[in-house]
Amino acid sequence: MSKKVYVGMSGGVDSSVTAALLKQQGADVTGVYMKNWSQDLPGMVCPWKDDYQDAKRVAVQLGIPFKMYDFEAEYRHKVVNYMLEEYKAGRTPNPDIMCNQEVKFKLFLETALEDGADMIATGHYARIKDGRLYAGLDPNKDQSYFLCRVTEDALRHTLMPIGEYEKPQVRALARQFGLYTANKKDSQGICFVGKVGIKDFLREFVQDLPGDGDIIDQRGTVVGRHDGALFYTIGQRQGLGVGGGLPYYVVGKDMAKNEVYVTADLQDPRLWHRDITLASPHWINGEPASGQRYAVRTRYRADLVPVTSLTKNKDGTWQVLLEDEVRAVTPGQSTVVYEGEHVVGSGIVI
RNA sequence: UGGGGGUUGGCCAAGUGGUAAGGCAACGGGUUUUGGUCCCGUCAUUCGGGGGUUCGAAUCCCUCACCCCCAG
Repeated sequence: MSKKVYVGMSGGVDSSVTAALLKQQGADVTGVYMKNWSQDLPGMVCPWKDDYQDAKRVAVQLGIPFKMYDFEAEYRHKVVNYMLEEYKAGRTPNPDIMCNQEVKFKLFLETALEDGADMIATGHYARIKDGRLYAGLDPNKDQSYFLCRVTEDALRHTLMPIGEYEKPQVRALARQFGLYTANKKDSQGICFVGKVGIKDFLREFVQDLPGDGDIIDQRGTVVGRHDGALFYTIGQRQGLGVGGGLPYYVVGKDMAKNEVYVTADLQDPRLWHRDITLASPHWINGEPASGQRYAVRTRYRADLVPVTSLTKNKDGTWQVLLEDEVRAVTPGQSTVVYEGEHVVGSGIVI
């Protein structure tokens, strides 16, 4: 008897091909659309109905059962609220990592298993072997960064067939299978919420937004005004509205004073870090061992940077010392530890 | 109201007689399942106002306005 696999189908190409490949391999596939968000936002109509329709169409094409799980309440609670609290605290959260941790590889997995599934599958560009997570084969699309907080147990119940392919191959497969979504544009933005400006999103949901404040440069001069410190993130260049000479990059902010600090000097030490403290560590298959050669990624799609040392502090946080300085390490973002292509785990930058 | 310097697009800034560089910002697009970064494109018929010289001026002259510095 073949395995029952529940595939998370978002209505995009990647998850469509995931379902098709598994079906082709002889699995007993069921498609599931997770409804995590349905609210329209300023300047954006929520695309969930279209996405649902697309996923459903593909399921019909493949001749597989299709259902919908409604996780809106949990998504709002676990992902959106977390995100809002982080922004209010002056940090820059990564909602998609939280979504994977709490929704896709926890809630969805548990619900599917209770529903009779043996495994789940998703359209992520990453690979799983023996409960270990590896980068996707296509370095350009690798999404292992976002999966850094899933558990080994979840990995042992998950398939990610797309991770073995490169994006153009996936597109080609979609056409070969004749999938309805073969030429659908890749999605962007906060997963499920859609393409909405972060400012618009925060304005909609954060109460008591601060007012305008000063933008202060490396010499302590007020060079401009901003409309709320929480809207800005470290390393940011666009959106400051301050011209004259060289571009400015955000190097820090003071939430209490509602001030944003910038520099026009690319050598400004506040823009570079080689010593990072990580809170909330999560090691997928156990803590890092000493003597291993690790590398770290401090943002999605950032270059891997070799690690000099990775040690546990007394208070449970971890200390990462890098071989090279990295630009714009940002509190709230995850630093993901790799051993070659293997994802060891991650922590959140303090 | 003695002298000197200055006024070029939102900002910085080239250009001193031949018909407005460049950078920043902004806007548009691309890349991107966070936020950013990054890449590409667009952006002064016009050079503080007025007048004059010249085939032709942002560039020379006159004048008015404002700013800065030194004298006080």
